[in-house]
Amino acid sequence: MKTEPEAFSLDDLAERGQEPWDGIRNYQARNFMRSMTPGDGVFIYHSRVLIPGIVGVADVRTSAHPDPTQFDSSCKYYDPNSKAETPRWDLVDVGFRGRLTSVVSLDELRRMSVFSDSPLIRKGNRLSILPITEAQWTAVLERVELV
DNA sequence: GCCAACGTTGGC
DNA sequence: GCCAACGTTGGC
Repeated sequence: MKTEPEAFSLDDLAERGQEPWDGIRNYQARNFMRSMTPGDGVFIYHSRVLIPGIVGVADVRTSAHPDPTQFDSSCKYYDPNSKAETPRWDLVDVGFRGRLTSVVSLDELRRMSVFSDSPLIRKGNRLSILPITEAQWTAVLERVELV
């Protein structure tokens, strides 16, 4: 799951312990959240920084449920087209698990064979939530310590 | 249902 | 801060 640390960082997640991952307004990303199960491992990826990459580990704490911000007209995530009876946008709650001792950078991910097919490393990719494979999970955690 | 215009993402 | 890439919107 990607985040711009200026808006919400891994440290913010660590501080709060758990966070509803709201504001996702992309159908593909939403569908990936719908396929998540509590307990699933999550990599937290920092984007729009000097060295973009995976900085920490989290886990899924709830299954997908309607994102309340879509109904809040004062919120930037408000969606006037979403109806309470048929909510358009979902979120999952994400819990902090740990920090990586060093960033596994996008540059590094590009050089790892297990990521060669991942949209994550493709230019112009704008998906903020992407599935990862067991092999990707293992490969990243083999390179760094989780603390 | 096409597609131009627009808005947003995110690496650089 | 720039701008390529891409998803969404809405006129036709």
